[in-house]
Amino acid sequence: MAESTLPKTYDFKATEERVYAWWEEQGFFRPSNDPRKPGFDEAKKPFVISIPPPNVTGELHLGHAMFVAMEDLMIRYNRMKGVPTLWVPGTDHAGIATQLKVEEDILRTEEVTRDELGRDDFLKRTWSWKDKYHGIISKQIRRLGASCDWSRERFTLDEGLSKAVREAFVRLYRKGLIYRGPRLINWSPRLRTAVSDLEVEYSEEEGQLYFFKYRIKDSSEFIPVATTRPETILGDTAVAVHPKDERYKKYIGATALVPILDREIPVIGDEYVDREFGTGALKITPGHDPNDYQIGARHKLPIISVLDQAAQIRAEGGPYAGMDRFEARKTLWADMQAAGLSIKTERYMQRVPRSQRGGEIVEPMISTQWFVTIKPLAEPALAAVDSGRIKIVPEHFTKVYRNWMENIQDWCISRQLWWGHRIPVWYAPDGSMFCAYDEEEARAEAKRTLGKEVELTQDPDVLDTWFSSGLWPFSTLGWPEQTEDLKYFYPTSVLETGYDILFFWVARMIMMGLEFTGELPFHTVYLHGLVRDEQGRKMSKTIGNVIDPLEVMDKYGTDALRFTLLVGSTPGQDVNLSLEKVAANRNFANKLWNAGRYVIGALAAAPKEKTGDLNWTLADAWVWARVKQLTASSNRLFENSQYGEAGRQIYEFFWNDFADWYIEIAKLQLAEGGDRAFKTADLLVRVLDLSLRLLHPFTPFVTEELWTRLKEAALDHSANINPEKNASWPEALIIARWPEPIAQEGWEDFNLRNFAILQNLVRAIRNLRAEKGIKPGQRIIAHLVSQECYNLLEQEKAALTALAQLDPAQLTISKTLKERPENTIPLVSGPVEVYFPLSGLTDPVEERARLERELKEASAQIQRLETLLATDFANKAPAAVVLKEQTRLQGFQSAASSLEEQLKAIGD
RNA sequence: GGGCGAGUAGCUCAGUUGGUUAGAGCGCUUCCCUUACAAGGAAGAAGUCGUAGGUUCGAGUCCUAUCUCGCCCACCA
Repeated sequence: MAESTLPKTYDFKATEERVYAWWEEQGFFRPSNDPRKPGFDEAKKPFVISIPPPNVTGELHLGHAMFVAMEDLMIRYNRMKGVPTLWVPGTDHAGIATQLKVEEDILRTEEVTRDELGRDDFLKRTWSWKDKYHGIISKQIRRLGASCDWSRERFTLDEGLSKAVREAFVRLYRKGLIYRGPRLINWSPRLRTAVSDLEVEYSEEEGQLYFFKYRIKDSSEFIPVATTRPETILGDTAVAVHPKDERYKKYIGATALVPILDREIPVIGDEYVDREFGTGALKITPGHDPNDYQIGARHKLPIISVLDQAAQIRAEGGPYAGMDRFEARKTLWADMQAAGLSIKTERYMQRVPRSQRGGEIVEPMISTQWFVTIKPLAEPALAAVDSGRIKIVPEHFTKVYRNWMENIQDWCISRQLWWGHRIPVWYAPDGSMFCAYDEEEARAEAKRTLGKEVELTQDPDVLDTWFSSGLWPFSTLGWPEQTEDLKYFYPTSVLETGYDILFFWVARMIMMGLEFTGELPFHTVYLHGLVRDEQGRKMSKTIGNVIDPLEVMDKYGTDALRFTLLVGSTPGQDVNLSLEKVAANRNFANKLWNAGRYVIGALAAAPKEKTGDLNWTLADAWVWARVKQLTASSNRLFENSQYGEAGRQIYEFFWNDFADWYIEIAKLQLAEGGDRAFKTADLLVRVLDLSLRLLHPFTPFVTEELWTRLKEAALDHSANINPEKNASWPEALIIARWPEPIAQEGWEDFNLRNFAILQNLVRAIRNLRAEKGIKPGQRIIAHLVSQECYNLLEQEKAALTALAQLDPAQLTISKTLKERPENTIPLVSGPVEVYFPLSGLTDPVEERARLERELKEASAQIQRLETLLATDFANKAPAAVVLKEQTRLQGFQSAASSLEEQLKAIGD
């Protein structure tokens, strides 16, 4: 064997950067069929993914690693199949998140607020922040091996996408699907902006339930009422009771007095009130509670806003004006206690609405905002999934999607932020508004409508980030322009992302895609699970269990991280990432490396040409049958989006079959020299090559590196390495390039079965050696007896002696046992009996026990199988399944009878 | 309140048209630095697949009920 110059340990650090640069340099990430290039063929159907654009707020986390691994796998798989493939990269401006970060940053470093800085300056700072973090994140995405076409990279606030956003807004507006008006919305006092329902998260927190008296005017009577937010009492405009409530119905129509303020409000009857809960009477604050808002609307109650944008009490709150909401709560309650209006407080678990971004408690407030009328968009989007035109993987998310779509509410799209797409609406001094693509157009329209030139001011608000995200699959391809890219690459193929943004993003893309392009933006939605820590907890800075993917890659390599994420998960199911698993997969990469190293060395040492044609050995045929089986099942699994299972099977084949068995036998075959060595080297190369191809979508770096080296090694050799530049997927390759040299029907099964017999025999002998404490290097004498497998054993003598460490000089193989040798240890492995003349090691008592144990096991199996075969199983199960069981039964029967004989022979 | 998912070896998890004796990694026991790999090799121990029924020749896999945990949606003051 030639000395290999490659290091014993795979150096992923040295490989990754170089290989990625090489890919980019070669243009591997560009679509093979590109409308921008000569020779474009529009008939070829492409495979397209739009990246879920990472926010420009921060750095890489495992969620990014997950989607890059998944999408890169899909992209590479399709690219290898020869499909023109495009993966569009890009980043998201992430309105609230980014603005918050920048605000914090300037406050910390320059001690100025955004208001002090002013809108223009603030935006300047934000753009430079964006430039910095965009650079970081896109470098990190590359580090993960993402094979996206960087020449087509987009940003949600770039010129083209901003144009798309304006176009979308104007179209919806003109269609009457966008309206503006005062509504009860979720208000984030710290960010001082509206947020959508989806951006509110509820947390279980212990609070107090305050019981107090609602006095009836001109009476000493009162209605007891409970609330969790006493400060909202200041905005009450009614007290509601159930119309059939015997306790309170007499008060309906009466006038109640708001505590402390003594404002007069009506007592009303409404079925919404739950008689069982609290006191059975409800205070109504239409200005600060969604349910009260609806009740208020039913009863035409006035709406009082008691909180301002910073959640401080407004003038309507009388003596409490100017107080913070929580301060007002305390003060008001104390005053009520003093006035004898309080009854009691109880500890109470409630769900507190908090802002997804800022984390502070959001307040329902009346505010003038922009909304999208969503029903007309949601209906076709729901139908698309229901009819199966869009397939969601895993399927059960279809129900989740439907559930949400059926109950969808109008979407509040305006945000009182600076960082984002400004709403394309201008106001005239008289208040009339003009929605247009730009100011010029708005001015013209204003002139037409108002009959004169007027000064216009643009709406100060920006759009919800998700509004632009909803356009992503087509805006990134040039929409609203009918670009070549849009025509060819749209609709995209698969949308891959985490299930946590199914509503935020996926649903909106489907709605907007249908609305604006008339087509579904993709045909498949693949939802991956969330990456959690080892114990299944969400990663969070406060728990301190955040795993940094960069550190993981530094320590174990990108391939190991990717393989762990891909193989450790199943669609839609959260994956608990443990570093131990990553380490195990780093070991796998190293295993690949060393197997590759061995094969390359073997190739170098083997003859360069063959002199004639040789038959395949059992091991050759077996490994080839296995690799074919593996290719077929990988194909099937890839087509069904079961990538994890495919990865597992490839891993097992490579390690347990190829490395542990075939390479070991190949060593013997190579040692024979001549054509046998030529052929073995050839097959080693082929199987390694195919394995690398199957693994490439999972672990692109190590496979690319090995493949390159393998090609180099094969240059002066007539072995069959594919000389094409790009690695293609094995499915077609096996058939086209490497036709099978074995012509007989059923050769795969035949060889798989025979090899299994050989493996079992070797294992049984090794087991016996271990039990008897025979030294690993010590060759032992064995007599093999088998009627059925005589030829097989004879033929595989060499492999057998080497693998089981038998003494070749004293090995005998016979069809029948003429005379049982003295002082032997017998062993039965399926159809083969083995006798070891190891008199020094025989202990008749021990032997008897062992044989009896084996016989007992065999008898149990015979019993089980006989029973099974006596049932309807024999008639109803498929013939192949029945045959299998019958064969097994025969095996156990022959084993049992020879065990019995041996027991007899051993005597007492 | 509605919906969804999970419960398989000590731990973390695979297991998709129902079909051998249910698998992997880590951990554990014994042996081995054998010329691809000690990030390795060989042998081994370890599970009544949450529980109870049902369908079927056959159920971890399908159906029903039930328990436990988790998530999402709706938000009863």
